[in-house]
Amino acid sequence: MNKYSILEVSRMLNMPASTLRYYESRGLLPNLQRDDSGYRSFTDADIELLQLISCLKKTRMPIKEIARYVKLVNEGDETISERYEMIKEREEAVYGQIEELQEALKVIQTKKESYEKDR
Amino acid sequence: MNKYSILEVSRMLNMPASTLRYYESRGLLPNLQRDDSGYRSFTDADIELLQLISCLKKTRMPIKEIARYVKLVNEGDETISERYEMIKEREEAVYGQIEELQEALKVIQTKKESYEKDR
DNA sequence: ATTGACCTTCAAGTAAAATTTAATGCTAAT
DNA sequence: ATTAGCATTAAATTTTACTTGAAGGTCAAT
Repeated sequence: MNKYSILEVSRMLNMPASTLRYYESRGLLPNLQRDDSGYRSFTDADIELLQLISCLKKTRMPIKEIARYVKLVNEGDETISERYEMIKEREEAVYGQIEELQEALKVIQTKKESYEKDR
Repeated sequence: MNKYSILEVSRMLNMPASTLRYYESRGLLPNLQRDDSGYRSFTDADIELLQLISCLKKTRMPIKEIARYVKLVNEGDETISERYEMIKEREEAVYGQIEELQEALKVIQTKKESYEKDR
């Protein structure tokens, strides 16, 4: 299993090391291991989790809610249905955001066309 | 021309009066008139502008940039091409946001399906 | 003339969320 | 031994957008 230092991960994912520490402190990386010196040692699974976190963040999911989801994953199979509900909620939230943006887009495009008309 | 007090507009658009004052202070309502007592007197054109502002805010356009656009509108026809550029930029920005959300949506839906598969 | 609702300005305070920084000190590598 | 990297923790910062409070003017009605 590959191991990465915090600086390596920082560079790989283009996130400040301080952010990675912060994420761990918020419970976003519950399985992050330390080496003999107490240094954080990221695995590929941690990297993947960070990528999922990035994705969820793009949907404006709050850190706290991401932490809740990650915690449930860590608790095992009993939490599957709750996690499934969360995912469905997130899907709905994203649909909502897309729709709102599409509404706004219409208005903007109408404006744009009005500029194009009188030329 | 219809005239509205700040409280009437506040109720019509469901925005706190303090927000309307704040918007004016940021240059979002450059033509807002006052009555003989110094009270703000909103016209239908002001209302329409506020609706456009709401729309632009939904696209996460910063107040400062909205103010810049409104200022240009107020400066007249010489600024048309610059405004047109701004509108096109905003359209692009919205497309970008929608695409980012759709990317995230794919990931979420894949996760959702993985929950649905093993049931 | 008094009351109450509504209005004004301006400075200061708040909110929320997510980092970032600073201080202090251990660890690794050359 | 020096330098670069890592640790923890609390505190400070950032961002953007308001919101609130104080002090006081206006209006319509009583």
